[in-house]
Amino acid sequence: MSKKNIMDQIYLIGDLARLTGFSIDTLNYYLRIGLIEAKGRSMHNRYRYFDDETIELLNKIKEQRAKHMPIRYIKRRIEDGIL
Amino acid sequence: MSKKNIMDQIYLIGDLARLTGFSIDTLNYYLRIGLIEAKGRSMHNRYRYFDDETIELLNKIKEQRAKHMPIRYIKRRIEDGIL
DNA sequence: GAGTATACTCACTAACCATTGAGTGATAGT
DNA sequence: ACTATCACTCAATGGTTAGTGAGTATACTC
Repeated sequence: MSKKNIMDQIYLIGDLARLTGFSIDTLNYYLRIGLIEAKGRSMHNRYRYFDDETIELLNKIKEQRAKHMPIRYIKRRIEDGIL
Repeated sequence: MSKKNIMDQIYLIGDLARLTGFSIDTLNYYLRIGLIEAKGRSMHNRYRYFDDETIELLNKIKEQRAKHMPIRYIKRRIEDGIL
């Protein structure tokens, strides 16, 4: 079928927090409101998986938030594929 | 760089246990002796990631063990790329 | 038959994750 | 001023993972 590329990174929520500077609480909040979403989940314990795309998105979100852009607008842009 | 294929599955140790029938204790033992190894790890908490290749390998190990093949031979075959 | 090796299995600690609900300070609207 | 909304932040519960050391039943060796 498909082959996983050895370079692909996988992250759990704690990794996202470390790599983006957002707190785990904030990330859980973003997940709750649907600003970001997991790329996958463990069937066993429902732990969420993220990848580098999520990191990139969060960095963009960080920029927008630094400019005081409201989350609903950011979310809209993400949904429209603009961001 | 690289693109993660959407079909690729990621597993934590509990998923391996569920999918292969090995207990988590046994899997930890196999990890301890180097019979299997993680494909990656969370930098944040050192959680191990596995993939479908690990599942396949474990199924082969299961077959061999059912035939009472000693682990050291199985390990040898894996290292030699025979299994 | 005593000792060793094999292949787990158990127990424990510490850190982590999911989920939920409630709290909070700042800002905006009326 | 009062209320509501926004964007978090805190707290609590319950289950998961890593790492390690010790225990155990069975098989093998001498």
